[in-house]
Amino acid sequence: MMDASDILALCKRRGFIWPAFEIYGGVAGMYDYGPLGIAMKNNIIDIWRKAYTLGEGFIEIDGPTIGPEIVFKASGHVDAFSDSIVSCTKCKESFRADHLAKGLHSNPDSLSNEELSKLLRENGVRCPECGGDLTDVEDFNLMFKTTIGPGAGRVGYLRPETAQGIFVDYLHLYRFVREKLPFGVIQIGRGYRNEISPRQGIIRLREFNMMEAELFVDPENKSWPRFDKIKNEKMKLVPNNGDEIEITVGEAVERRMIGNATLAYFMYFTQEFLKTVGIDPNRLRFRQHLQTEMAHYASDCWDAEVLLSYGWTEVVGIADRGCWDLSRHIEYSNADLTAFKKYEEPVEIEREVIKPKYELLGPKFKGKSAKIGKALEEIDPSKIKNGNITIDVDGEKITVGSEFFEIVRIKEKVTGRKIVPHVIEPSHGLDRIFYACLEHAYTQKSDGYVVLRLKPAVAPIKVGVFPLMVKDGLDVRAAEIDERIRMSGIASYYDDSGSIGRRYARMDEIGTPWCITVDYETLKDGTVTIRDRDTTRQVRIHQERIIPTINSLLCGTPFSALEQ
RNA sequence: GCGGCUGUAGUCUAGUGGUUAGGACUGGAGCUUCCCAAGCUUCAAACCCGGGUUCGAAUCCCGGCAGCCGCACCA
Repeated sequence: MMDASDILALCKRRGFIWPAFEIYGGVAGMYDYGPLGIAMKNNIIDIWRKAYTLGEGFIEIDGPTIGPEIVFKASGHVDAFSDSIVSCTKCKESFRADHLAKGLHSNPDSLSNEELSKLLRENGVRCPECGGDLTDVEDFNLMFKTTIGPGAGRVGYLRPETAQGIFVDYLHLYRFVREKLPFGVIQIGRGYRNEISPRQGIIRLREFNMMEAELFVDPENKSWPRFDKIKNEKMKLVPNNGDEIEITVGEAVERRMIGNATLAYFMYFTQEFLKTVGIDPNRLRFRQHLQTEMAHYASDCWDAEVLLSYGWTEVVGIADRGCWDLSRHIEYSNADLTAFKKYEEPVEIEREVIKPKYELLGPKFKGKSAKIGKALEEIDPSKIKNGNITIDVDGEKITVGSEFFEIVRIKEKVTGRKIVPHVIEPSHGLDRIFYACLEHAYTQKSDGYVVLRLKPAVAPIKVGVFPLMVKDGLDVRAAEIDERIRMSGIASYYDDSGSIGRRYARMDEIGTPWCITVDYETLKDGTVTIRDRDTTRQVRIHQERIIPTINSLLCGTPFSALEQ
């Protein structure tokens, strides 16, 4: 049977992916996309982008891959991505320092490395494996750190996900969509994680490609307009409290297996996308994260997993991030990252407010009077004690007597309120999807003959063009046809080397769905043969029909339709 | 990061201290060939990197890098 090394060997030999920096020995977790790989990756991106932007009305942005430290403090990555580690001086095992400190301190996470080291030492904590001495506590952060600007500069990090670039642009985005929920934003790009031990080809990379979508929804109404259209479709689910079941999208929401309709809708949407690019539906499922497994920001999370030779592998994570990200960025930036939710009817309310008498405050408090007045306006009248009120101005407590203000009743029309939208995030590991497409397309006959049954839409080359013989002008004719196909926008490849069978084999191995051969009949009547990769059947068509025929096949017309 | 195993053309492999480092497949050029990895001629192409031992290292030793497996970690 096929295993991952067959696929990786094919990828390397035929130019899908290559280990990066190979002449210098390579770097673990880093790969180059070769000519075929990049073409195929771009095809996958195209399909995904169109599904989200044209299909669901999402908007797309593209932000920097490096961000200042504050962004990742706010996002929680500086803390949550960083583990305090100790290792044993004897057996070299590594342990999470905060785990070892459990029970010794009410909140070990809050301690510095020095404090943790001291705590462990004073309590005589030794290696749980062999009882050896432990090293001092060290930080291990999975983010790549850098400096922005010259000299000491500003601390920056390479982004571990593209999502934060969307959250920090929320103000622009909310205005762009004309201040309506729900709305969705996508970003496609690189992310960086300094993995401890990258393995398994391109499954775990240190620099990787992501396609992320962030949906901003009303926390009180997490529905999606087109949910009803798909609620009777099925998905394979592995909930965190039970066994795998196949269930309709609607029922999964009704039974509260999936937290809300938007999450469920995009799980289904993801399933359909993965099928479109060639993932085998029988090797696809959604697995719910365990509570302990959830990221620091997530409240519910389902992974789309595909079965690879490595086992079940996450390719898409669909998380309900709640209000975590926007709330944190509000806290750290003081920006107003909210949505205004209008009431059905404006509400009129009456309330009492303090109205400062500025004409008296001025002479008494001089320069401070403006600030005192402002503070009085903001305070609730119930705080008045014995006619006096005490306020805090620049850290100074000032007591103001009742002669300096009056209490007035005002009527206010409130048309709505500000809410922090919740975020639902389908986050795609592009490299993993790319690899899964290859593995699920890979077939090998008993004699070792390899056919990559890639979906035509993702295949890097759509048509091979060959002359049957390299003489009598067949080659010239074939080269002309090849050029015309390419000029029409379809990737084709001219090949006149070796026997015709060898040329078909070359195309089969890289997943080219169709081959066109110019033979002696072409010279007589202008027809060529077109061959189907998966069936090896051939049909004669007139050369003038080549481009419309290929286009129609690319749109999904079955090859057998040409045989009538 | 720890432990085990491994590293020879693009790929698979022969080579146990002295070889022009051998073969097969692939690839290029040409011949042949009227549709599925055919044949012939010919060409190109390798000892992972760095130290050490030795008169001499692909071969023995050490370190690094990379791969595989296991452990640990995993948003």
